[in-house]
Amino acid sequence: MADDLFKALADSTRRTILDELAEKSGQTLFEICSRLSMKHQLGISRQAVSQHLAVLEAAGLVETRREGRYKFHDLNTAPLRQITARWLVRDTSGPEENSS
Amino acid sequence: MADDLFKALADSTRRTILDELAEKSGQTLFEICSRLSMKHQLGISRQAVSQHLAVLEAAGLVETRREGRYKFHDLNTAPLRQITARWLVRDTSGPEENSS
DNA sequence: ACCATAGGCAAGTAACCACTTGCCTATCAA
DNA sequence: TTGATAGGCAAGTGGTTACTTGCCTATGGT
Repeated sequence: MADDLFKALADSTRRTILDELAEKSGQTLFEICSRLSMKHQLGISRQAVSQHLAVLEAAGLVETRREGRYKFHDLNTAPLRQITARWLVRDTSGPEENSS
Repeated sequence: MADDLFKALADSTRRTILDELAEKSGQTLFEICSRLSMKHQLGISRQAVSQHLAVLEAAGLVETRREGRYKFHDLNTAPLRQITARWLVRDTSGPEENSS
């Protein structure tokens, strides 16, 4: 469902998680937690991050694999392509006029 | 701010409005209202659509021009490009921490 | 002037969402 | 086994958001 995708992207913390997974794939929950607090000064609990990851996984943006007691998270950018495919049907080869 | 863009896209009614503006640009508020109820069976008030359009305009996805008592709405897809540009990068330069 | 049309502003409400708190299960090392 | 680590489940709460309701302004036709 497209609704899950857009709702998943609507939160800034989730977008930062995607940034981190884009920079280093296969991170665990605790690794993501520490990166969010270290690099981004986000005071956020482990459960909050876990819930964010569940939302991202439901949207298809994050895929997980279990190994022992570790759960690794990988970024999947495939769902992002349908965003531009919806309204950017007229594929522009150059920049458009920007009447701002 | 990028937050406005993602939050604007998070609502399905607003995405449908973008679909309608992509199909026919320069629609008025009432024209959008009637299309939403006719084509999409959305029982929604005029004020609700007006508020949605304000959100879309704040996100830069819709631009408006006034002529007399009419206000025409046009789709601007330019902000959409930065969405995929954020995570669909090929190189491994890594994203900077942007607290959007 | 009249009145219908096109749109705007503001307060109130109900639902949703992000986050916390507390407790639970599973895996691995000593 | 015990204890520490990695993660999950569920109820509760505060803030946000979509929508309504009511009233207002402005433009255009007659």
